[in-house]
Amino acid sequence: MPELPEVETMCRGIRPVVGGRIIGVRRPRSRLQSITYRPAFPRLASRVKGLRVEDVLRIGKRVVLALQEDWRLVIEPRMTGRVMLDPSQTFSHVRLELEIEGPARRRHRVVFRDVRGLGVVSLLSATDLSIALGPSKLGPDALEISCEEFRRRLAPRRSAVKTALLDQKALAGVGNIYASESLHRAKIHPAIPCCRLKPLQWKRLHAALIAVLHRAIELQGSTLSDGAYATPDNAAGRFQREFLVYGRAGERCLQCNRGKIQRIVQSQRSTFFCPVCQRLPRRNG
DNA sequence: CCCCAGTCCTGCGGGC
DNA sequence: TGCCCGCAGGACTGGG
Repeated sequence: MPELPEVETMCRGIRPVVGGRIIGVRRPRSRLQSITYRPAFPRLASRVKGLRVEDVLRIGKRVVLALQEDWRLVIEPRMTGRVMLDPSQTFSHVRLELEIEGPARRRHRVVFRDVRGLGVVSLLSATDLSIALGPSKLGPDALEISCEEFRRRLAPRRSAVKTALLDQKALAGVGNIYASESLHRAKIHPAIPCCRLKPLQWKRLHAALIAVLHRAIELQGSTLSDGAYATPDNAAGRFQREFLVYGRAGERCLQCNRGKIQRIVQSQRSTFFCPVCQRLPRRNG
């Protein structure tokens, strides 16, 4: 669920630790089965201890701490993970805590919380990271990709355009919410095969996707009813207020005021769209 | 290579 | 009131 805008917001939230040094690594006691750590937690913890945090980066939907000596600590929130700084309250399901000492002895605590435990924390060398998340594994960032590249990567495919948008190898950062929302804004039916879309539609989709992502970052992401995601201030994100289709099945379309929002399942995931705004063209029409 | 179904995991809400 | 089941969908794996 954390997609590009939510992960970007998390990264910005923990940026104050840049320049600090990791002085403690903990995995709070939990009766729950833990998440995946690579390497296993004790080794990961002893390796990062003492290292300085040189940068905080977002790679697709992952938070990356660039550490001294070319180490990269990669946190994948997947469905319900959240990376946050100095939580004022205590949270359940905390999977990792980094104690970081900054300049002037200022201390910070970076916490990775993950209710469902689908998240992964891995420690890699910069070289291994560039292989693990290299061009053959991960496409260009959705905020950076040009319209030409976007079309070149997606247009030859036979799969439904909604499904293709979720393929991180084609394009990094888009998940279920922003795929539905951007298709609606571009007035493209989610089930149309990529190879049937016209150049003008690719242009509209590219523009809609980038506009939606920028707006969602501006509003610090989307908080759903599960409340798993929150902003660095522990408030709800605000982009869900601007959802036009996601989670609105059965409601009247806010765009055309005529269509009734439909929910369909594509590749085992919910897709929402307006059948009036997003028409399915007739075959051989 | 492309595409899809199955898998992991927990909390929540609907049905009975 | 309480139990059970299905659903939510990130990324990965394996098979056609």
